[in-house]
Amino acid sequence: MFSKSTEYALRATIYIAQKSSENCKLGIKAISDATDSPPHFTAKILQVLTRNNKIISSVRGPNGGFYMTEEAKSLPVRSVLDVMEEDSVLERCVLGLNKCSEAKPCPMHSQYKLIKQQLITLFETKTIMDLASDIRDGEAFINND
Amino acid sequence: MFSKSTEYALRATIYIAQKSSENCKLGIKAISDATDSPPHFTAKILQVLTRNNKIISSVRGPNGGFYMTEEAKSLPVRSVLDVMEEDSVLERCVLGLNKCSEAKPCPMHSQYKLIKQQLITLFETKTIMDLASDIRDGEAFINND
DNA sequence: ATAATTAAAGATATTTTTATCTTTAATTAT
DNA sequence: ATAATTAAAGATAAAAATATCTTTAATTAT
Repeated sequence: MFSKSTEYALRATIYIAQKSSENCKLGIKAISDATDSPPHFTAKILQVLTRNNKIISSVRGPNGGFYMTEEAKSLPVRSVLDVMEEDSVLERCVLGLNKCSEAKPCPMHSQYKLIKQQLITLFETKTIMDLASDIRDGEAFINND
Repeated sequence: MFSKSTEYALRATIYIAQKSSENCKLGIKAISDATDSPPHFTAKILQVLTRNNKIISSVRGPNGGFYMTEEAKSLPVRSVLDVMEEDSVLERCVLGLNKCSEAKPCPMHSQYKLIKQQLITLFETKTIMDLASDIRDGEAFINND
């Protein structure tokens, strides 16, 4: 469904939301280990998510690292997709037709739009915090050591 | 949602289902034009869909081209995804976690699986013919000249 | 002030996907 | 038989996605 970049972005964001706070920051190594993601690539992705502190915040230097504010944690999951420029997955025609629209629907349009709408609703109503706090012992997420 | 290869595959298949028959075959040019797809790349994709005549059939030489049998037209749309090896999109974890499962769900698992199930049902119950015969004048599909 | 720590930024490499081009093989019509 | 037509197969190219490495800049603790 999503690119690896976006999968890593979602996983890192959920992990940071779960484990960090303004006075408890996480290093790139801890994040990439916990989310089973390549560290350097994850670092690149976090650079994007950190732009303007919209979703993730960071500080450099000793005791620095990545963290999220409570305000950011309450953002919808969709905001991660938006920053990763992959929100188009939620909007595009299944058959990839640019001209597909309500007026000129492709043959999958009417059925697919019902499903797409549920995806949009899911990503827009669930907050990052919702997901982070859903994590229980034994869940696939995360490498809890 | 799907790769371009799969989008082209779906579009070509639907078009061939709609326009061809055992005694009316379509050339690669006609297909790629109608479906807004790059001709050479589409040819490569049709080679795959034609293997073993599972979905699409072809004959070479004058008056040759691509066509589908009525039997093939009644296959579920999912069979195209299977041949394109993109059925995994319908099965994978949204967050890309291999270990995500019913027993060890990721934080999106329970909500996402409901949507995924609808996608699977859609692609398994709709036949290629269903889509082809859905096409009406003015629909985005196809370049009807 | 200095050294240590950490993320940011930039450069490079690898892999995968997408796309095109050329040659070959099959079929048909003449 | 021969030439024309068409898809199959193979080779190559270009672009995008994924991944890593190196250098720089900011921050903190000493």
